[in-house]
Amino acid sequence: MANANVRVRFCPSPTGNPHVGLVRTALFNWAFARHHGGTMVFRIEDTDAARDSEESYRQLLDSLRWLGLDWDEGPEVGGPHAPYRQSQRMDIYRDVAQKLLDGGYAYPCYCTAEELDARRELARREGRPSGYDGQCRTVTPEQKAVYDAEGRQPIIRFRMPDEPITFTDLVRGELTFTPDNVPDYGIVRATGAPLYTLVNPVDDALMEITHVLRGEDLLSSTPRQIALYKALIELGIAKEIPAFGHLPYVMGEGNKKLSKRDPQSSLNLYRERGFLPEGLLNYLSLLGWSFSADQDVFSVAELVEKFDVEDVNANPARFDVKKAEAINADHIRRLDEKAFVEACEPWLKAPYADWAPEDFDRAAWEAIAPYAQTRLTVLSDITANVDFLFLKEPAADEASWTKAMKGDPAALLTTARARLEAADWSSPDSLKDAVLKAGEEHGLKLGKAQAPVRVAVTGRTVGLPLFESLQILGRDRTLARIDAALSKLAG
RNA sequence: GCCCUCAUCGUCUAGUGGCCCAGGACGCCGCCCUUUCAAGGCGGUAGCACGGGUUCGAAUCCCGUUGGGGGCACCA
Repeated sequence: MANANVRVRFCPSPTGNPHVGLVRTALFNWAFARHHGGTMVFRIEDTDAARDSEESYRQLLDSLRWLGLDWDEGPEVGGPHAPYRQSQRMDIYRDVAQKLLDGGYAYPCYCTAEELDARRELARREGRPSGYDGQCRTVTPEQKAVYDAEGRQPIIRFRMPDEPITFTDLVRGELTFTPDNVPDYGIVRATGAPLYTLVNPVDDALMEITHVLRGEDLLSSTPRQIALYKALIELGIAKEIPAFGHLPYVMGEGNKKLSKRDPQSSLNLYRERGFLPEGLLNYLSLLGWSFSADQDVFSVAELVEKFDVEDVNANPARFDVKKAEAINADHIRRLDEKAFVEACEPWLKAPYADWAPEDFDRAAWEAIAPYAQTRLTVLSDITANVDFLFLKEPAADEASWTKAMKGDPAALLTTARARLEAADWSSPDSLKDAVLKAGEEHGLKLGKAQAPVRVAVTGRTVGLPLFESLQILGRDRTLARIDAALSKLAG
């Protein structure tokens, strides 16, 4: 059932490099919005000046754009609730905090970090919940005078209602939290700077978010947000409480939540290796969701058509690089010829080994590309497949050389060279025939006979179909490389 | 310690009481095709964590156990 009123948001804080878990969250929000014809809001939660960076902010935008996860409201596109960077919305939070204070929904808390720690420790030892104990809920004027005289700067703490909070999570069903376990919590620092706990629900309310889809780490803070939301509604700031859906974790090696420190979590890594956005997105969507019972390769358009949060399952999923690669390889094969040619070009034009970008030969590349397409897992694999066309000398792979140059390779190569020289270079069949006949003369089947030729010309024992490769390389260069191999064998 | 949450092949999953002595995919193994390597085709390997219920019947519902993950901040 489409619901065009859907408004979701993706609201990362700009710290560190974007990682795949973050992308999965963005993807599910985006797919949900697009599926319903709703609105995708992109908001930057940069309220922690100590950790946020402009570099990280830039990367976030760049990454989403590369992936094709576009937003309807947010940085650089604007929207009715601008600005979309929280660092530019401080006045709003200050104002809301004051209203919360005035309405009795929040109170100044004078407890120091040391006092809090001591009481938390005591509660824990006595087997009680270790959250804030509510001491500053009532502070007499006399006490306040004492605190002020001591120079204490209070934080602002939200007062949780003394009743259980129940909500229906979109992926987990009905959940209830008892008041004992949801303590009053800080919303503004002693410095006056607002905390995530305030800023996130306030912006969701102001931006009229209808569905909050986020990581499961935020599950236990949901009752606090709902309580705050209720206060915001009473103050006329919020309209209604959004629906919540908590997405399962993306785990790394050893069953640990994938962290930004984990090298295999880095989005940039996959991008640099040559994952296609569609391939990565396809794989990521499979973490906690499935397209159908018997198909797991699909386009982004198909994903959008089919995706809904209610089908997301609740158990954490391991990120499996092998499967991600397999899905990506499928997407590479699905590219039409032109798209494949273009997708690979960045890797071919970049400096690689000892070949400079100007060696790139577009005609040769277009001719060879079709033979390479079924052989790539990631786009960066392309260089090793076609570098023989663009390097002055074929790659020197010693292992390949020793493996292929068995028996009497010089004799075989000499015969093959003569036959190739006389062959008709307008068709690969004629070249194949030349090597086949050369092999026969030396009692070798084609499989054995082609190996020395392949290594002489491409440098490697494994590669694209040989005779097509030779044809594209050209007669003169092919013969020159065989000559070079012959003199290496002689020397 | 307290609270929350999760539990199907090694991994990702399908499965919402009989269609399941559990289906697909990745991986792995074998075969076919074949100029190498891929791709493709065919076949194989491997799983409902455990214990109690409920029911004519349970992977599916309930309880417990065990195990995994998370939260309990003046981080987000």
